[in-house]
Amino acid sequence: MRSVPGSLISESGAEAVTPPSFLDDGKNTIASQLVSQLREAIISGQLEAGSKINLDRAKQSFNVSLSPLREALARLISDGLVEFEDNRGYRVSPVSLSNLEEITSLREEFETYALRESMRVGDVEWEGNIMRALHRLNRTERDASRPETLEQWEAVHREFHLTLISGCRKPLLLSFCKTMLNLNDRYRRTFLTRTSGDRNVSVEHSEIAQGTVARDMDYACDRLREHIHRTGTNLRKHLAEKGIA
Amino acid sequence: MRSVPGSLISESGAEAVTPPSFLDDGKNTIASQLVSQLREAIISGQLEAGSKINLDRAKQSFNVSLSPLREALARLISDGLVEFEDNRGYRVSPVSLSNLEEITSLREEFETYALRESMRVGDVEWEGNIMRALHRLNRTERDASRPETLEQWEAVHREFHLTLISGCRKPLLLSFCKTMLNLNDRYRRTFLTRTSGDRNVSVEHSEIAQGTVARDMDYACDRLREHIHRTGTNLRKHLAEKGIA
DNA sequence: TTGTCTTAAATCATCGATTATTTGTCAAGC
DNA sequence: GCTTGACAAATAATCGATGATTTAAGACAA
Repeated sequence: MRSVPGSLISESGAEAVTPPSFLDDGKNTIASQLVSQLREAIISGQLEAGSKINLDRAKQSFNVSLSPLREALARLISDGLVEFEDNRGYRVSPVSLSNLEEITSLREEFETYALRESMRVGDVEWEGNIMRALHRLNRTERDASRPETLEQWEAVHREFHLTLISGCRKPLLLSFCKTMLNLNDRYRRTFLTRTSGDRNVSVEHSEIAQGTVARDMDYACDRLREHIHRTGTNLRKHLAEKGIA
Repeated sequence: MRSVPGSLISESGAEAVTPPSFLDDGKNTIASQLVSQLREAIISGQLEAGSKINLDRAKQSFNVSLSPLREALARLISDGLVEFEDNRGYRVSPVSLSNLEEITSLREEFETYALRESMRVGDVEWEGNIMRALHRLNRTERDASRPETLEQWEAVHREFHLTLISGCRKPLLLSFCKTMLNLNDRYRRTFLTRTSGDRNVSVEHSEIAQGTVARDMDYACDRLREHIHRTGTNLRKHLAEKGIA
């Protein structure tokens, strides 16, 4: 096993509980592991938005050679997390107000559409998954003073939103939503280090979940849209504070 | 310059008019050229849907070494044209009825949304681009007996649909639409070798364009949605004929 | 025949070294 | 002082070879 640089890789990530070695998670190759590591490093903000990715340095940081590194970066383009230019190499996708606004808009459109579809064709197992995800989210504390709880919360929060729309039977749509959620989470994890107390987000989540399993399409979609919109507005303020256009 | 295999690469693609050598098209590296070549090979059906991509053979076909080939394939994952599995390599994304149906649905949603946004914020130049694209499309003949005209038509048709929504100022949305259009075109180029005479597609395009520049949102979006839906229905029939589930 | 184990071949993944391109520096000329 | 061009350093891109894994084939026993 390669050694990983402590400064770049968090061992305590939410999904990073050491997997039972008999379970094959399908991440056998260096390139695939790098995809996960780089993705986490970018979303968490460890790799600064807009910064150039120096291949030699990254190679050394991750103790890998060029081939898997380049391949991993190429795959991350699909996630919208890195950009590439011929002979100029890779860079972390920059953040901007307009980018955040687009992400918010698209989340509103895509996720409400996916939610509606899920309510149309989702089965009982899907409903159960939602209730479980909601429960886990409610039981996960978000304490700004302890970073590891923030990471944990991000993970279950992400899982909740994905579970909501996981019944829609549209794999391409789901992958788009996942991408948008990734990009959105980067903004939250980068700019929303402390919890904002003016919202009862937990209630919002419950309303969305309840409306969804009740198959009340308009109610659930409205609540979801509001929820996404509020998050966007909230983040926008924090971007403005840090002077990001 | 590397030699390219005639059997796999079409020199006469619509956008492939030999570029003036002083103009830098940003496709300087082997990897980037491979992306274009492979994309075209897949969309055109030269690389069979679902088939495994043998790296050794591909390497020889394209006269390249492994590194740029792997990198190009990794980038193509974002386009939904290629799938990957650790230690099992790359394969051309398979086609299926459900995949086609999802693509059609998503095109309806995404493109009408993008069209509405474009009508909301698009400028005069955008309007002009639409009229030009429409004109070029109308002037391009689609003769089933001459394959090169089919390719030419595909190119201007694609250009028309992208121009329609190019005014929306949402780059992420545009890239998703591009991806869906790619996937859709693969179905048409693979399964719709002869023109179906029962539709006057040209009129449909004109209606969409006219409604758009008139900023008649509901009319334009309805026409576009119908257009996409009909295309989907049409393709579905052809898939059924060939016994594809 | 069927199933399973072993081994060989094919194929994928990775590495270290080499080549090509870009970027930075500095001096000559205007 | 400013531009231009040559050179050097840094960085990206590619290659050929090696290592790891999967797949295919054959031998053998139930």
